[in-house]
Amino acid sequence: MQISSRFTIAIHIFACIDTFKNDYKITSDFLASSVNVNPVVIRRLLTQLKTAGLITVARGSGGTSIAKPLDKISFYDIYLAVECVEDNQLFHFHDNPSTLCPVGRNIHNALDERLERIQAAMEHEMKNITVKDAIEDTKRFIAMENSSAIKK
Amino acid sequence: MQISSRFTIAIHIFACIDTFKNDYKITSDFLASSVNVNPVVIRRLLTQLKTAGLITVARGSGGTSIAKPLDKISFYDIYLAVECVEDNQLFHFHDNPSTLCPVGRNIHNALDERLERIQAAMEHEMKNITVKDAIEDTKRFIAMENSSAIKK
DNA sequence: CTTAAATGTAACAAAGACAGTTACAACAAA
DNA sequence: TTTGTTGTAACTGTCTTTGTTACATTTAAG
Repeated sequence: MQISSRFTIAIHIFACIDTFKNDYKITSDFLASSVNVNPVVIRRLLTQLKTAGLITVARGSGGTSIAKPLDKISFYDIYLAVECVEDNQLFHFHDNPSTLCPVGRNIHNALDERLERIQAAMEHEMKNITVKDAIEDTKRFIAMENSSAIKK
Repeated sequence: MQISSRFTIAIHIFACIDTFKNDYKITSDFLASSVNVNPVVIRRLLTQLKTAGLITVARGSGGTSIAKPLDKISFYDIYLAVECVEDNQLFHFHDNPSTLCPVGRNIHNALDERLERIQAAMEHEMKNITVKDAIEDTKRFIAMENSSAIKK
């Protein structure tokens, strides 16, 4: 069980929009080519990101743009937007422990605080990384690629 | 997408073994009654925990016991044992970004370090919680239950 | 040595998430 | 009015998870 690729695809999308916004109209087909998935998969994702207020999408004429400053969009915002976990509960607790057993009756309450702390640690880290960071990292890798091409 | 209930069930199992080890033989049927799932689900889990060296299971005669000191078994040990994520990669990266696109070519490398840091934050927290903690929490809740029953 | 009770495991089913795909109505700009 | 695009429904295949039945294997005890 892993966190859906929607999450990494969404970050990929932000990087693409920012990188190509001046040279291309950013359509779902354009993004689909870079990500290498079906355009409908992209459109479904764009709908989620739009609902979360992170991007704007032009109906009809087409084209997507980022709705907020890059350093105001955290990985956590994206993670929430694309609904990686149900009910915002990272851990799936087994549903019906026996109420006849003292352990069964109490295990859920007993564990909750610990599990929340683990989840919070992950989310805290996600909140501290922004789309700006991701795009800068990507540009740095692209630059390295170019400079090594020049050397050759 | 959530972390499999195998994880919380495994912790439940440890709590049961420790709580009832002096009074009952801990069979898969016994555990299945407390967790309220099919005994085969328990046996599959016990096999994983045994493989990881966390418990011992007596073939034939039956009965399970914990193989290490309670404070030497961390939530992370259990998480690894029950294989909650594939390849130890919490994030599912989309498989084939376009190599024709500079962003597509570099996004994976550019993101990896950030994603690893998020995953590490979660795992770090998991390593700091032990079965001993969980069992103590559970016993505290059981004790509260008893004392409020007495009051009544 | 037989029996009873467990475990280990295969096999299959049901349900749900994920991702791929086709199709098309709705929309907006040229 | 045409063209290109988005939004979305519908259906599919695959995979994971969990539930379940069945049974061979193993061990201890009588």
